[in-house]
Amino acid sequence: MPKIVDKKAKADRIAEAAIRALRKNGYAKTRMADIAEAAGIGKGTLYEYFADKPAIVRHCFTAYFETFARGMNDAMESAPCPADKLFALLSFALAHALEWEDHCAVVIDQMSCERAEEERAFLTGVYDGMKALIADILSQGQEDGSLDPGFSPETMAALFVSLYDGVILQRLLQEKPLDAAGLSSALSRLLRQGILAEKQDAKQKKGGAPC
Amino acid sequence: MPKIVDKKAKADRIAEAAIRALRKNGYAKTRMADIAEAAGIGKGTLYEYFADKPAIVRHCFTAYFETFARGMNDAMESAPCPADKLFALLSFALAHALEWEDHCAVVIDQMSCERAEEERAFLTGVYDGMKALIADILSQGQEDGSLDPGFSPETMAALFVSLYDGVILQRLLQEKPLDAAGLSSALSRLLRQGILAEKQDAKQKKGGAPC
Amino acid sequence: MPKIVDKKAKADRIAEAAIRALRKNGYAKTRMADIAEAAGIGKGTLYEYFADKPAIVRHCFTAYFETFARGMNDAMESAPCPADKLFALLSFALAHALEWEDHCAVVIDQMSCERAEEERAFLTGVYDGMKALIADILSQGQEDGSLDPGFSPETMAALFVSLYDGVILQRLLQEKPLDAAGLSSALSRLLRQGILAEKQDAKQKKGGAPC
Amino acid sequence: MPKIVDKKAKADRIAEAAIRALRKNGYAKTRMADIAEAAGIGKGTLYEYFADKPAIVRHCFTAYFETFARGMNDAMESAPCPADKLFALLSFALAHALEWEDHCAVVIDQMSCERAEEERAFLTGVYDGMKALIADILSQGQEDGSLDPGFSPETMAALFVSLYDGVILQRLLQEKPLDAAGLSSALSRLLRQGILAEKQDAKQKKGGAPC
DNA sequence: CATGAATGAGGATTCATTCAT
DNA sequence: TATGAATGAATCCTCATTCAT
Repeated sequence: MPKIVDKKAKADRIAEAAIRALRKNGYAKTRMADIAEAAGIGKGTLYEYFADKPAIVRHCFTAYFETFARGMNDAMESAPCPADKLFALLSFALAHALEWEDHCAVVIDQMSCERAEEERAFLTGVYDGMKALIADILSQGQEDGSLDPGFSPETMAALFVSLYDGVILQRLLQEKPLDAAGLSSALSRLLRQGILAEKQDAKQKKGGAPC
Repeated sequence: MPKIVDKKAKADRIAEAAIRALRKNGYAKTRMADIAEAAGIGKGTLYEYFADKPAIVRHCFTAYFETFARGMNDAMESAPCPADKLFALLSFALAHALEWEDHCAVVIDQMSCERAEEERAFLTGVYDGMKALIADILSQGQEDGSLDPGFSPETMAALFVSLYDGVILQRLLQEKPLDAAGLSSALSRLLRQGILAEKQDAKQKKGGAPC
Repeated sequence: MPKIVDKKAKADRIAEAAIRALRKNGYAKTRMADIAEAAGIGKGTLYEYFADKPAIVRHCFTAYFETFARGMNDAMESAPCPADKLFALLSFALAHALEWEDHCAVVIDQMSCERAEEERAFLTGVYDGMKALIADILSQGQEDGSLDPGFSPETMAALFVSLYDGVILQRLLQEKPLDAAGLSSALSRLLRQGILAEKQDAKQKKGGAPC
Repeated sequence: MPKIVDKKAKADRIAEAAIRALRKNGYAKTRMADIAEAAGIGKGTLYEYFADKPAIVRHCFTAYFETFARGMNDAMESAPCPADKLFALLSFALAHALEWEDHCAVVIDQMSCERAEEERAFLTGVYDGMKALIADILSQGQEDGSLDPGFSPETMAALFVSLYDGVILQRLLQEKPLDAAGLSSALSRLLRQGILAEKQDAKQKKGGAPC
């Protein structure tokens, strides 16, 4: 008999509006009232859906991270050989970060303003997972001979993850958008000519495709 | 005159203490009172040396940026050929970021909490300068044949700057320190085997040094 | 007509649940939502039966006071002589307060939280009535010689009423229940040996009953 | 060099004003802003001296309890025999409660509004101490023959403590002040003729003074 | 009748900044 | 010059109450 509302859907809609407001004015400078107004609801209603400001960002981050995890999985399965897997992963990560740049910006913003150790720990876990995943792929590539055996997989993985983070931070600090495709192809070039064991003359012979 | 020197020195000492406090608890969670206490002075005295909270960070950032600019200059002059210039620049930037990680962390923190457009603009300018400088070097390298002509200097420069930022951000998010030397050499390898026009056979002959 | 009976019955059931919730967490800390939940109904439905929070307590208090008034009447009629009337009244009042301790606790609670002058006035009236009633009985006892003429009936009545209140407050402040029977007999002893004119030798002969 | 303020004295002054405001409008209805205004200071200044509303009441209660404890001690030492000790204690307690009625009212008020278990526990402890003290005196009186051996010291003690509480509560509920001296002497009469073992004829022989 | 989603008035609390000493 | 006591603007969050369904 009472008004029936799809709470999940409405929470999503509110979070969407919140992200816009938070991104525009910054996490600290955006008041709960601003978010409510941006979502077109009353201040009190906001608290029907989210316990507090961090909860809103957490909600957004979940959506962000779900697509990220799914995309990473897809990228992993898309290619049979380590090198292509790596390209696929990095390309996807870069594109995803730029596609979800508002979410990224807000999450980093929040991380600075609140000192939520739980969130930080979760994020650190995600990063560690990424590093481990990439290091693993690099190791495999070194073992099957497709990647140069002369570098430390862990350090190189850290380098890639840092690069991913850096792209996000650059986007956050500067107002002008980054060219995802350009960055991705530049990175690709760096990788293909850098970490592959097979060199130009080899490639010319085999045809260039690593698989 | 000696008074002024004293003032400057005391401001430096206060800023030093401030950085420690700000880094430990975050920009937003650190009160002016905390900073004053960390510096061993009264709350009111703080305002004798700094107009407000942002001013403290600005003071710190100035010191940080001065050493950065000087180091970049030195790096530029240290090597005659573009490729070595690039290596020197990136190595220095990376090492500098990790050495001044507290300052970096605090500046990023503040950027999120305040929405100081002036600061942001200055920082953006610094980044643009860095990008332009690197792109210029890359172009020179492409022209003199020492670098692979197949990439866009601007995009590749953006990639390097992002990487620099990412290292800082990683350091900020995670509590464990990064291995500057390791990262630097990994990057170096990536560069040497990736963006240099000279290939495996050349290296084997010459021994790897581009100049 | 049956509807109205139903409404009354449901209001009683809700009020019963409300008392439990209010007693458990305190008037101020218990939200209307809590009461609705405790009663197993919707928040809106609560307002179909009670205008607001105080109304719920008022409803409970009415039930409480009705049994109190009825019991006091019964006690008054149960004994022919003033002294026995007094014993009967005080015993009943004490037992009633402890039996309805939840209601007492909630009413006092509410009195502190709301500043409802109307309620306070009503309660003051009840107390004044009690005092007058008791003072009257005491006077009668003094006149017919069964009570010691040496005390002021009004002051002694005030003492008894205070005692009644005190038992309630003690019960409210402490979590452990009070021994109603024990208190009552202690009080009885105090009265019989204290305010009765008849002394030890008389008691030894007659056996202690004043009538 | 800075303004020097006797923090303790100022806290006392603020608490004094707070008690007045809290007593007048009730704990729940009195806003921190009201208290600040009553004390003639800014809202923020209030927080320089007290962490929150309960802390203010706690401060007041401490002052109240200190004089209470001291007075109880004095009363204990004032009389050599148990019966007189008891009279002295009860008289003092009654008079003290009425003298500090504002503090009492506010403390009870707060107890209802906040559910501070710590405070409640402390108060319960005080009451238990009072009961034990009185029960002990009663026992001594029973042993040395000056008090009627026919009652339970513990229950009678509980009765007295309840009476004490009741006087406070009556004062709280009603606006008109109670007659402390009258109540005290009524109680005294109740006690002297009630719980003393020696009766009228005995008293006439010995001279009436229990010691 | 019953419901619970929506609301905003209201109050506690924080903290950068001022300024009298 | 150094200080810390004083301040109030600013913001979070709660919850009684309304009302559309």
